[in-house]
Amino acid sequence: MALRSAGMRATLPRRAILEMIQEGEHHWSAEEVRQNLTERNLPLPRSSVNNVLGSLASAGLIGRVDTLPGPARFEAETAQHDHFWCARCRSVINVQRADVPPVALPGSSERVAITYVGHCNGCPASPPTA
Amino acid sequence: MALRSAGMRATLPRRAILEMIQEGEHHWSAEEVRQNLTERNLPLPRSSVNNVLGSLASAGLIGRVDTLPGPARFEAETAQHDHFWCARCRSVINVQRADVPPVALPGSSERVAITYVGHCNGCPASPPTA
DNA sequence: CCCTATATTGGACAGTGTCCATTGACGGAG
DNA sequence: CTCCGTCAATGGACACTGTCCAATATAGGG
Repeated sequence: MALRSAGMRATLPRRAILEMIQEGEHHWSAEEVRQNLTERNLPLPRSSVNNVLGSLASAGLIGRVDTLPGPARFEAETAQHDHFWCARCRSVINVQRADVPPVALPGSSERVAITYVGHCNGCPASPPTA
Repeated sequence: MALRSAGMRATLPRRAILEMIQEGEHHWSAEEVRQNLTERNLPLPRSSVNNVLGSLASAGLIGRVDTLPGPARFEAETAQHDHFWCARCRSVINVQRADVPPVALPGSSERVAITYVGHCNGCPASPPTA
């Protein structure tokens, strides 16, 4: 079990949330996770969801994305990659990591996040006019 | 006057906030702007500050940064550039735009934001232990 | 100097995240 | 299998950010 290997107790909230996130490629907000759990008959308080998501992310079992507009999102992919954010439907899609040439930085960089903002192919080109 | 050139009424809140932001290279959160204005004897409600900041950013008179952890920040620089974010002191520093090779995207990209996360030179290397 | 379109105001509200004391349960020891 | 210490979940309160709205004020053209 991944949780135990990471030195964490395999509690029900942790197992359920980890499994849910690892099920696909969706980028979950905490609230989405909570709503989905509720539909699966496992209602949890917001504090528990946030707590678990933070623990899983800190342990490296899931990825956290906090370089987008809006609330933090959590995903299955933990390897280095970048994100496309649709300004229309607010969905997040993983994209291949671009090779960034080094630039002068005012400190030590621990990670680099590239965010592409635009409109995804599923969304019309212009904002909703109606 | 920049405001009039942009087709906007030159109201006191707008002039004061625009001047304050253009004074330096700081990346202001809305709350920082409000507090600073209060110290200058121009207290404004939060809604007004947010309103003005949004208008100035939409008009292209200031830059908005919403690809960082935490609240949106506003800056004088409107040309294309990137940001270094210190995870310790949460300060934001502009860095030169890196040349990003094109990658396959799931939609049309309107802008690209690169965020370097680390510790700035002014901060000790490790998090505060005391 | 008026008048009107536009902006500000201030209050309420929703969403997100954090903190804390209390309760509960995981899982090792026996 | 049972017990129990330790760690995690709980749920309530709270702070912060951002948005919305009706009412008021003002910029600036005529």
